[in-house]
Amino acid sequence: MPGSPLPAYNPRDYPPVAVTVDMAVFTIHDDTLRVLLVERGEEPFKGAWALPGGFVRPDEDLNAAAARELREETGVTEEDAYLEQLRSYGSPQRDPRMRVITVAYWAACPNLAPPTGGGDAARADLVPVSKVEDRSIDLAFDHTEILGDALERLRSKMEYTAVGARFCRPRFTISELRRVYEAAWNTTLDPGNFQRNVRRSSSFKKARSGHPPRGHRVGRPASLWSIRGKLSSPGRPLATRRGPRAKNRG
Amino acid sequence: MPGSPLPAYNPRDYPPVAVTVDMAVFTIHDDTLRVLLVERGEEPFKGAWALPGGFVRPDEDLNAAAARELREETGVTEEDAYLEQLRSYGSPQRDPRMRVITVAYWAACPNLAPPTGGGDAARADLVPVSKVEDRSIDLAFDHTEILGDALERLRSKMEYTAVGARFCRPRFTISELRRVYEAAWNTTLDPGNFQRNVRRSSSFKKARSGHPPRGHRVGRPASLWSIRGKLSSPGRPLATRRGPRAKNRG
DNA sequence: CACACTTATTGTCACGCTGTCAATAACCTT
DNA sequence: AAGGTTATTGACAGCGTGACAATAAGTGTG
Repeated sequence: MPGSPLPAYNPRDYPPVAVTVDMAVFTIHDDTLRVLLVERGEEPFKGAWALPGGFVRPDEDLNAAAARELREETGVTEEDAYLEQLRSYGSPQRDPRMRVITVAYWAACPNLAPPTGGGDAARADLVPVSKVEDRSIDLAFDHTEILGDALERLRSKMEYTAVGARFCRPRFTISELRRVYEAAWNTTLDPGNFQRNVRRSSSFKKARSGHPPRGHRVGRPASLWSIRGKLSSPGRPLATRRGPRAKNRG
Repeated sequence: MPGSPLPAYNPRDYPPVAVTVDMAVFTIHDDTLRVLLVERGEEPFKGAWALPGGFVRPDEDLNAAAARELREETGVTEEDAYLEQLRSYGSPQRDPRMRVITVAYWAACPNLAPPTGGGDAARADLVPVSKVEDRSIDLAFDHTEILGDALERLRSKMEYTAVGARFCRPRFTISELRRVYEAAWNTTLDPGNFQRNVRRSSSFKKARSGHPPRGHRVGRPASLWSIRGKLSSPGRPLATRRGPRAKNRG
């Protein structure tokens, strides 16, 4: 029973609130799950790593703001990557300057190239998520928490959707996809079982041209696959998440 | 590569933005999944049903705002209900008056009493979600979409967590829990299999006093159960979501 | 009190899915 | 052509699940 009527929609009645979008952009590089981080150039947290982000523009949809950020930071368009809202963070103290509520997004990008920060003021890099998870790196603001949540969501979503394939190019081999899972879950999966599950899944289809990638070097050449339709659930998980990376073979 | 430096954190540089919290408060009443709706008393959408919600206060955490709303609307404290952030909605046009970004939450409440709107200006009611799902009722703003997302999350989360039990009182029978699932998923579940799954799950424990509820009337009295710990995953789903309500018995 | 009826619990059983591990296939290097 | 490596396909045992039957424990009735 709300005792008082709703306040009038006059923004001046409320302290300034800024709304931003922060992004956890993931990619697989060197068989390692990495996240794009930028180095802060000013206080607070000057010099610390942070998730890329920015203000939501006046007439911009939240998703559009996230897509724009993704494009600005990586050059990757919304078409090429998987983009999803994570959740919002609004602790009153999360930014010491003023009240900032951020809508967090995460993205899965195919083999992103390391930024090799030219000479820009803002340095950026693809950092292995393990560096943040093991606390080797502390992120600015509450970004460590955000990244943790994003990781949990990514890993969880890989269990019951085909989102893992979004880390691969449009055509990929089953082994490439398996290595994505192994990197993201930091584990080892049985090639045979994984193959069986991908085959059975309705989310993937064998590409016409069974041509192998390119100079793949060694071993029997694999056939190429692609995602069927959008991002439907594979019905059954491609693999079940296990404990940390298993032992070596032998 | 962001070409321009970040704008200064001066809120006056940006058009007014309001941040609100909207809630989808679910409960089971008459073996039916219902959501708490309020009737709007003013334009826009005057007279239409809407999700309860309100402004986030200056120094209030998002979760705190949601918990406060829940308490104000239902009298239910955060202790007695399950409360979770859903996601944020910020289409520039979602509120005709000004830019309003809302952080949506959803809650699972034990047998909430129908508001029986006394004589208050603001009418409230527990409406079967089916009324909204089948478009018998159109909600104000983008609340139909929000409710749809909340429903999807609730139903999905019931598959792999014990959140369904939050619709029951602290002590509940397995049948009561099963009826929660049946109402939420609009389906029929096999009592034997459901019983087996609850027993095997580590998320539940049999209550000391095997005393049956109260005048339960007919049939063999059931033993009481409660949630073990917080909301851990039951390991395996208590049941798998099927198509719509199955046929009657016989 | 025995009987009929209803809900709770416990068992049975066949089948599909999963993990383990072995066998074959197809290329590359030497 | 042999040996090494990765891709694919098979073979099997064990487990979990869904379908259903059987038993337990109250309530209400002649």
